[in-house]
Amino acid sequence: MHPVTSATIKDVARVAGCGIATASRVLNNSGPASAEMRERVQRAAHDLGFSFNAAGRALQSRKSMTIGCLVPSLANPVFAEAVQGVQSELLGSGYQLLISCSNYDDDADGTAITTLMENNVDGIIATMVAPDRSSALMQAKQRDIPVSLMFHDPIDGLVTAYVDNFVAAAEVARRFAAFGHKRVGFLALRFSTSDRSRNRYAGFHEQCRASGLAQPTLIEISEDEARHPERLAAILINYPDVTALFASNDFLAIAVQKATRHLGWQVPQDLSVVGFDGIEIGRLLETPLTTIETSPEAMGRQAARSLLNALQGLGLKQRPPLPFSFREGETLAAPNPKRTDDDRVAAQPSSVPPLKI
Amino acid sequence: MHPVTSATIKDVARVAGCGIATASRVLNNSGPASAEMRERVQRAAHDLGFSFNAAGRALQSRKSMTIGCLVPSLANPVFAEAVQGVQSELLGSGYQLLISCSNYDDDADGTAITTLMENNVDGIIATMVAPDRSSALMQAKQRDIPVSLMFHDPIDGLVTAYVDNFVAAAEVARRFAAFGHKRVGFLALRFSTSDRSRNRYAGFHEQCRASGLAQPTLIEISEDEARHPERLAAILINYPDVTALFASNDFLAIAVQKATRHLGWQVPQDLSVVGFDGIEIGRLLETPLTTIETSPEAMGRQAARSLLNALQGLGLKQRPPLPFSFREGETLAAPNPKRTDDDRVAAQPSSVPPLKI
DNA sequence: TATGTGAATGGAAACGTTTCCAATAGGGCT
DNA sequence: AGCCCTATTGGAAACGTTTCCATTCACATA
Repeated sequence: MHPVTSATIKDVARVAGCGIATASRVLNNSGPASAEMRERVQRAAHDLGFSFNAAGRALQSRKSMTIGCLVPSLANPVFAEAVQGVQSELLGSGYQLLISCSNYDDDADGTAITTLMENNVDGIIATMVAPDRSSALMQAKQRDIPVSLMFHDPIDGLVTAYVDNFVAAAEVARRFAAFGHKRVGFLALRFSTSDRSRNRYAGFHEQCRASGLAQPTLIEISEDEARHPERLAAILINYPDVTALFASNDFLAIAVQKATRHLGWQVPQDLSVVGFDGIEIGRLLETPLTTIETSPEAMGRQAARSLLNALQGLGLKQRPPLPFSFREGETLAAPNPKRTDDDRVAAQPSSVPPLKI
Repeated sequence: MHPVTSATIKDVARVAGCGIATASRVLNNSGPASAEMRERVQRAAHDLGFSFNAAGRALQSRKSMTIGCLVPSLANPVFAEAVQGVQSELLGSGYQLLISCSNYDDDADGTAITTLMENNVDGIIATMVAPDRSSALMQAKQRDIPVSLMFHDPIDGLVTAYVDNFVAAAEVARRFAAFGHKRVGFLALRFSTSDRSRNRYAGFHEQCRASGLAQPTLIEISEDEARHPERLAAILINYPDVTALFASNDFLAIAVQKATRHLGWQVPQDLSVVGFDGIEIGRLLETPLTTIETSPEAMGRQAARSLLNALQGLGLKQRPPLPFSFREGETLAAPNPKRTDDDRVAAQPSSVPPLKI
């Protein structure tokens, strides 16, 4: 029925017996046309199975109707969900989504942004290692390509959809303090390449201070260590006096739970663990994960919405941070005085007197 | 430094003092040019910060250097990982990835494919509700746009990257039989819209027969039921004689574990559970999930590779199914004779005599 | 010297669209 | 009848490329 090679607007004009300009006007509803002409053009377009050629359009109108999206990785469900959010917000807007992944690599970030720009994307949504010092991103701004970030805390001149990592992390410290923990730790992956992780630590650190806790121990591990519970266990055993651990994401928190089993520790009796993100699976664990619950999907949606507004000429506006909530699981409890005593005394002299409860 | 609006090849030619054709030849390495001319053009291009305009290229060459990818959802990590695989395989090939999600909707599948074609994608990678009867996909084939599927078992005329769901599921039945299970069940989500799920059931069913098990009970649940353990528990309680459950994916299997806790059952003592997919988190559970381990990432890679080959004119060839492995977790064990006896006798008369072990 | 060869080069068409602008026609006015 | 105004309409340029083809030129050959 339909031809192998699709019809062009020229074909439509020919069949409708009119000029190309007229056909274009009718098909785009972008100018005057008599009712009869409308009818003829519509009919011809339908009969020919006409559809616009995006390349021709893009070339002429200097709009590709395409939005570029750069995330570190789709293997991380947090980012995958965010992209899903972007995608669903874009649905019906006429914009298509061009995807790129950096694998947490700073250089890859730059080339990806450049590639997106070469593809004439009309806007960019990104989560990067260091958006603040990305020259490629600067160039995008210079060319008036609107940019909307996800997950990043606000950075000068860049709009972002985010949760307030500092405040959220502070909440965790507050909870730790409320349960009577004295020595707590922060477990991080990719600390150097994630401003989120750093901001969480900052908020956590600050509130520990404010709540009278000892300065939290920063434990940074490699991806490999995160994946092998026995290796993670070998690390955790070096911090026997830490009674509560704040993991910079839920995966890490779950890995910690696994690792503690190698050590014969119980969560939360011997070690409290709190995660960040609020991934669904955390609820289904035998010991449901206590965590900061966020909605990556909502971040994606907000970033997309901001961008769409900007593309409609409404300006690019920073919105307030998205809400988070403290999800009460079962991995946070008061410290076990016994273990704390024994281990701490055995392991090292401490400035904090042993708890007597 | 760089101009707000980027330089065109015309500018390069002007600065280099040559014709557009020559500049194009040099920049593309697509024709003769003297060493001196090469130098001049390269230099001009560099000085101007020139980069090709994808739209102009696409229009002229009728190649968009873009590949369309359609998956049901990125919120499902299995698909997200597959897309990640596609993405990484495409990296460096010069092709960009245009993404679309259908949310498991048949109609959305069709319009998504059509939209991708309107965007002149050079190839399509897809996982759909029903690729075999998608007229949009037919059209793509007619227009000689290569199509490569993911996850689907082979369908006439369509190349796919997959694991043999039938064989893999049969392996589960074999294991169930080896442990002495007699009455087993298959738990499915979206059975009607997933050929994968159906093929798994078919293989499971067939091997149950071959191994002398009773015909497996098919339990189909809604997404909502999957998400609420208590609701899932209410369903499971209706099948007291089932001692082993094969869940059509890992999430479901984990949800079942959660649900059994509501019922006071122990996994695997009171109920064995086996999943499908082999998601990472399954290993980290307190009771590690027994499952069929697959690599969605590898599927994505293979699908992308096949497509790239086709785009290089090497033809689109069906490759053998990707390997899977049976991951021994701790959620599969011999049935508990006590519970089995009591429940079965109490619940209903059975053609299978009570076990005496 | 005339001729043929090959390499290097540039002009111009074409890809499919939008849009500026001019042309046409119909209708109401003086 | 002559004229202006408005609503339709179509021609053609432009967007940035690639590529066909013709031109030019240097050089070797007869």
